Amino acid sequence: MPETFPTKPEVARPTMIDVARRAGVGLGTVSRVVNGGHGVRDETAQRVRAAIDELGFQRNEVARALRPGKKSTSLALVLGDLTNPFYATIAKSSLEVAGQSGFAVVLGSVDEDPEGEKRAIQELVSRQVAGLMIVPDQGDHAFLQGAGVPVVFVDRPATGIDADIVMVDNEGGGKLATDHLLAQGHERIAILLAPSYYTIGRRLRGFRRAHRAAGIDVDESLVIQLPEGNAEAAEKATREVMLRADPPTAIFASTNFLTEGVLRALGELGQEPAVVGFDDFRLADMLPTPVTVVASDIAELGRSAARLLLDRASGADTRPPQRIVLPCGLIERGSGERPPRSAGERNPR
Amino acid sequence: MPETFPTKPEVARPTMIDVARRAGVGLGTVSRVVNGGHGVRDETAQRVRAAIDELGFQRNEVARALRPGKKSTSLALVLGDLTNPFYATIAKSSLEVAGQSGFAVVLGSVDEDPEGEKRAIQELVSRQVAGLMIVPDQGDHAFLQGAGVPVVFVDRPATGIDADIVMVDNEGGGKLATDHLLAQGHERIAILLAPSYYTIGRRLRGFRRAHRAAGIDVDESLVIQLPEGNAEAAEKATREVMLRADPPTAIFASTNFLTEGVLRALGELGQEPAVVGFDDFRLADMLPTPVTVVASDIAELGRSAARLLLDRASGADTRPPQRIVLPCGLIERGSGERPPRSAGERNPR
DNA sequence: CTCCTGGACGGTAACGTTTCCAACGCTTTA
DNA sequence: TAAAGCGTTGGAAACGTTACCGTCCAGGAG
Repeated sequence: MPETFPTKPEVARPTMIDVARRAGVGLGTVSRVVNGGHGVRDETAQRVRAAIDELGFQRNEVARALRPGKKSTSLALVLGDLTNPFYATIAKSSLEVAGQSGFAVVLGSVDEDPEGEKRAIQELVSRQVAGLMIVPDQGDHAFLQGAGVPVVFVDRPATGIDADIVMVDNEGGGKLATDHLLAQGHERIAILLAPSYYTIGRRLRGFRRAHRAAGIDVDESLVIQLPEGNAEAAEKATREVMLRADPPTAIFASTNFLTEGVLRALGELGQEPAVVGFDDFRLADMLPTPVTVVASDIAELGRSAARLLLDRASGADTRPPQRIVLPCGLIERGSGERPPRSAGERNPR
Repeated sequence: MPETFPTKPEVARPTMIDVARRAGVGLGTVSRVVNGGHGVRDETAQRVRAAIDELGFQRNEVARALRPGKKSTSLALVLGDLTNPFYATIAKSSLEVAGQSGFAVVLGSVDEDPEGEKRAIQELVSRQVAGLMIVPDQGDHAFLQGAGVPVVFVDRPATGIDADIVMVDNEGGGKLATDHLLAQGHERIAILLAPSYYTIGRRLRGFRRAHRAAGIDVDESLVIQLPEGNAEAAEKATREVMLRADPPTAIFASTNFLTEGVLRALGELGQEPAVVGFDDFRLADMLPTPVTVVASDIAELGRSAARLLLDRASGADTRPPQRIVLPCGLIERGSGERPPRSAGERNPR
């Protein structure tokens, strides 16, 4: 016989029935006590509470959620790579808000492809979560329309469904960054774009709008669409664009990872165009040239989403779908305040 | 009457009973088809599957988990600040492994105090999760002993309970870092310690062991216990120790956040002692002086934990509690390879 | 004194699934 | 030909909770 893990006596967890028996009351009474205890005499409630303590009873949330109408006290959160501080911040802050209301947060397994996302969402729905917070990938989300579960989209809207959405002012942020560079006298500004997310398109729109407002034409060869959204792709693209005959004097990186790639390339090249990134990141102020960024309150993004969803789930909020847009601000640290250099004075050493 | 959100017709989700009726079979048959479909004639199974598709039936996981013995297909993960890349990496990687087995991961609300952690864990247990992954705070975890749920501790052991644990070789890592500095000729090495977590104690042990092996006494005034584990505390402590009459020639920062604080202080002071950090972090290679760190495979930490827990939960693994220790490696980037300077040649400019 | 009201409480159905058992039809074996 | 075996199927119990309904008793009104 193989040596087995000495599993504890496997104590069956006590149920309400056990508590009722112990306290010498009926099942309904225990239930009433557990849920606030209205309509129970004080003395009886005492006895019940004593029995609960003695037995170490804990309500079985699964059984509770089975009752019709009763939703579970869990919210679902579907997002991309948790390793990205952006997503991690959303997770943390929404978790905090949910936790304060006694809700747990279920993380769906997050694949990259839209099909995987759909599968993950449906698994979450089958777990009877009270609501869904989704940072949607591309792909249609119409299948959520009749799911009977409130949904809040975070950071970007989804197609095929009209639901609450909490996001940042991407276009405003894009304009803010570009305005800032234009104000320094830059006229050749490159923008690096991660693959076509909604947010990126909006940031580009702000970029164009700023140019238009300043009466400067956008050089379309400086609008650079990357094949991937990671630092490596940005590094490669930056190297290429800076080695052109007519390099830009400033670069606007449309995501935090892209900013990282841009800086890495510039460090190797020894060139110093102005740089502004979208979204702040840790250590941005400690790099050789501290990085100027357009930033928003990402934590508030998560908090708002969770709050809204909780209100929807409880039925307290029956307004038509809301659209919450958080503002962006500029954090000047140095890299975005460099003046343009003419081609002649490139390569300082 | 207030304007109300046009809630969809609130379509009741179809149940197995609906499917059975539609397919003209019994309830049990539908259940059998849904779970692999053994012991059902092919033709019957076809009919059932057709009905499932037509109705868009999805199994109710809550009802499923209610049956005795059946655990839910969710794992719980309890950890600290998701904003810390260390925790975020654990979350991501364990989520991946769990997802591959069709398990969701429930994140407990994570307070800082031990009492909050206990409450969070019990809430998770009441949700009938199949297993718990816990990065334990201080405080006794004996209350988990008889909970009847498998538990895997991550990164550090808990007191009061003998359970599986997956961690990194903290003592080895501490020794590795210190050996490296000693090998450069440093004899006055400061170590910054975050509040007394188990891991930190082990790293200190490695620090001392390295000194002993080298025949060098540890200057106890350079063993600096910080009141908090954040970058600010480390920054302050670094400033103080570097302004002493006899500053260290090297600093070992025992966590990623502390490393950040150390670098921030050094940048302001304009001093350049050697620095080695524990745990790698993003952009460590892009700082003015790239940072040498002792690192381990944090993602593997999460993966191992999830794998182990899934095996325990399925009953496939009945070995006595396991102790998995992952190795640490040194990543040389520059900051840890600076030679010691005598006090006289301090302050280069 | 009787009737009625209302608060406190007990019992039971129901939620949607899994699992067990019985029943049925068919084939194989004695 | 009857019995036994097997694969397939239907039906019902059970999981732990909540919600509803009825009962009981005390106290006030008529």
